Amino acid sequence: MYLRQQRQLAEAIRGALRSLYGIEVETVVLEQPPELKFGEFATPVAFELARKLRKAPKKIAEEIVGALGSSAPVAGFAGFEVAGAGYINARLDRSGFAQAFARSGEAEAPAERFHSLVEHTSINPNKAAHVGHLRNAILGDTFVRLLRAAGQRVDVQNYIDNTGVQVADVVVGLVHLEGLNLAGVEELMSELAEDGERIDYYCWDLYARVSSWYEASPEEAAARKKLRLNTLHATEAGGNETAQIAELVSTAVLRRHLETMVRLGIEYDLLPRESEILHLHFWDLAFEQLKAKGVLYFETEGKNKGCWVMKRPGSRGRTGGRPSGDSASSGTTENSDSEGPDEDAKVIVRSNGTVTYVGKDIAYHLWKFGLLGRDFAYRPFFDYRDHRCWISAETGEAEHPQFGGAQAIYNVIDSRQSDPQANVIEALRGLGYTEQASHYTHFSYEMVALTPRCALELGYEVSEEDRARPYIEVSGRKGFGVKADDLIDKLIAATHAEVDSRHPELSDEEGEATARSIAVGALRYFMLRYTRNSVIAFDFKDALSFEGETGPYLQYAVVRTRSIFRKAGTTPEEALAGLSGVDVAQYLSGEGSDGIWEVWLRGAKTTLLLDQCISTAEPAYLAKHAFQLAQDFSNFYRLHHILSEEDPARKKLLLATAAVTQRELIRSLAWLGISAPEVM
RNA sequence: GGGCGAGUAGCUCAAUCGGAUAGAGCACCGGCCUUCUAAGCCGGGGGUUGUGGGUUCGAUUCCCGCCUCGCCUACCA
Repeated sequence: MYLRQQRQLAEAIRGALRSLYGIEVETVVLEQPPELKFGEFATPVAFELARKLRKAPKKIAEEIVGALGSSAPVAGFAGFEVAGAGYINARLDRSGFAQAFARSGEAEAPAERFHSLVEHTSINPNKAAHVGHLRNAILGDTFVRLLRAAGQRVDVQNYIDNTGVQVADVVVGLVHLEGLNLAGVEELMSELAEDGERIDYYCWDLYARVSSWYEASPEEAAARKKLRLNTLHATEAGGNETAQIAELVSTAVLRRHLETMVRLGIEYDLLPRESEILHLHFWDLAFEQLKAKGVLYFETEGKNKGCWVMKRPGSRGRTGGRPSGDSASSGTTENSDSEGPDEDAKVIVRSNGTVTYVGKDIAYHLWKFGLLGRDFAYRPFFDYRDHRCWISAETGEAEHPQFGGAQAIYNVIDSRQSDPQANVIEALRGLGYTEQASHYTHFSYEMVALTPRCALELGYEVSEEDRARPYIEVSGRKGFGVKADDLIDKLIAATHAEVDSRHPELSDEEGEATARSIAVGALRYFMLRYTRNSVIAFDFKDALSFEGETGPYLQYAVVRTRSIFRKAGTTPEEALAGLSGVDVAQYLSGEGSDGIWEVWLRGAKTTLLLDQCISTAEPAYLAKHAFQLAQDFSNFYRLHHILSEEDPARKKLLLATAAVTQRELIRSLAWLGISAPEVM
C-alpha cells in the first residue's frame, strides 16, 4: 500500500521533470518528513537540480509543485507544497488510503516461485548448542520466514560437520580418557538416557576436558596430537570402529540440537553431512571442473610448492607483483615481473594430495546450485508436526524431495568465516558461474560474547585483562559459554512465574503455553534487535528483561488489541469490514486525530520493510518496525478510548485502527518467529 | 604487513540512496492503576557522532590521513 503510493509519486515527479525541463532522472529520492505535519512524503530533488538548472531550489520546487497540481492530480494524493529552502512535501489522501489498506489482504503469490536455499545453525555435533548458535539459528530461521512471506520457495539446510576435528576430539575423549569401545559408548548413552542426562551436555564437558588434556603434559603433547590426527583420519575414512563411535555420538548430539531448536520454532528440511560429501566423492568432480577452467593451478615454486592453489579474490594472482615491502623503488613503475609465485594464493589441495576445507566447500556449493553433476542419497531423520527433515546418506530411499539446484543461496555463518566464504564465491566466478556467484550471499553476523559480569556469575575464572573488556568471546573448546537449553529453561521459569502471578485463572496447560510463547518472544527478539554486524555482549539481565524494547512488549500490544475486541464483542475482521463506506476523513487529521493516522501509516509500511529486510539481508529492520508499531499503538491506546466512544463513525475507525495494528503486528511477529498469546 | 568490521547520550544500540531539530531502550529523577490489561503510559535531565582535513547547498553517512578496539590472513581442520 505504502510502497504503491511511493512508486506512484516518484513516477509523477519524474513526469513533471520531463515535461518541465526535459530531464530524465534515474531515481527520485523519497523520504518521510521529520514530522507528519509536513505530509507523508518529501523529496529534496529540487536541491539536486539547482546547479544544473541554475535556479534557486525553492523556485524549482514551486514549478514542480505547480506541474504536479495542474495536470491530472496524482491518484491517492491530496496535495503538494514547498517547504523550507526547497523541499517538496506530499500529502496522502488519508481517508482513501486507510479504506484501501483496511481492505488489503495478503499479497497474491507470484506465479513463478524463486527458489532459494538458506543454510543455518550448522553446529559441530560434539557439544551442546550455546547462545552464539542461537543467534545463528534465529537469524537464519527468521530470514527463511521473510523469504517465504515474499513468496519464495525456500529449502532450509543445516550443514553437519560430522567428520571434523571437533567430533574427533570427543571421540578421543570417549576412547582414550574414558577407555570406552563402541559397546562401551552405547552403554554410556543408555545410562545417560536412564538418568535423564543429555548427551550434548555430557559432551560439552568432555570436549573441554579433552582440549585441556592435549595441552596438559608437555612431553605427551606430540603423542596426543598424533592420536587426535589419527582419530580424525579414521573418522573421515569410515568403515571402522572409531568412525562408528563418531557416527553414534554425533548423530545423538545432532538430534539434541534439533530438539533444542524446535523449542524456538526452528525447523529444517535437510541435514547435509560432510561424511557424504567425502564418501560420495563430491570433491573429485569439483576438482575436474576447477582444473579444466584453470581456477586451480599447480604451484611449482615457493612456500606452496606442490599444492593446487587458487588466487584470492581481489588479488591479481600469479601475474601480480612481487610481495610488496622489499623494494624501495616500488610505486615508480608498474611491476613488470610476472613470474614469481603468488605467495598469497589459497591452498586448495595440499602437497600430500588431501583437500582443504575450502575445497570441500566449493564442491558442496556447486551441488547447492545444481552444478556438480552428482546428488546425495537421502533418508528421513526427524519428524516435525507437519513435515519431515531428511539427512544425507550414501544409499537412501528411492522417494525423497528434491534438494539442491537453487537459484540463490544464503549462508548464515559468522563474520570470522568471511575469508573462506569469499574464496568459494571466487571459485564459482572463476568457473564462469557468475550468475550463481552474484546470488551467493554470505549472511554474515558478529558473534555473541559474554559480558565479564555474566562470566563471573556463571562461575568462570576471569582474568584481570578480560574484566576490563566490554565482552569475552565464548569458547566451546574451553567449555566457556551459556548453553542454549539452560537459557531457554531460565527464560521459561521467569515468564512462568510472571504468568502465574498475573493470571492464576489459567489452566496449567494454558499457563505453560503462555510462558513458553513469551520466553521465545523475548529470546528471539533479543537476538534480532541488533543489526548483524554488531557484537552482542550477552548478559542475563538484558536477555531476561521483559520490559522496554523486548519481545514481550510487542506481544503485549497484541494482547491489548485482543482484549478490546473481546470486550467490544466483535472481531478484527468485522472491524475492518465495518470501515467500508464510512467517511473517516475528518478523524484522520485535525483536532482529536492525534495518534490515529500514525498507526495506519506505520502499519502500511510492513510490506515495505519485508522488501527492505530481504534486499539487505537484515531482519533487524523488521524487528524495529514491529516495535515502533507497538509504540504507536500504545500512544493511540492512551489518547483514544475505544469502547466508550460515542460517535458511531469514529468508533468504527478506532476499532479498525486496533484491527490493523493487530493484523500487521501479528504478521510481523510471525515473520520474526514470535507468537502472541491470548492473555499475558 | 595486508584485508574486513567497529568507534554515536552514563550503558546497550538505531539512524534506509548524503537531507529538515541525530532517535530508542536501559539506568536515574518526578508523575499516572475507580475508564479497553501498569510486561504499560506521560514528563525531565543527558551529544563537539574517536580525531584532523576534503568534497557538497547540506556529512553520523562519501573520500584521504591519524588514533583505539575486534576479527580474518597457516599446506591445522
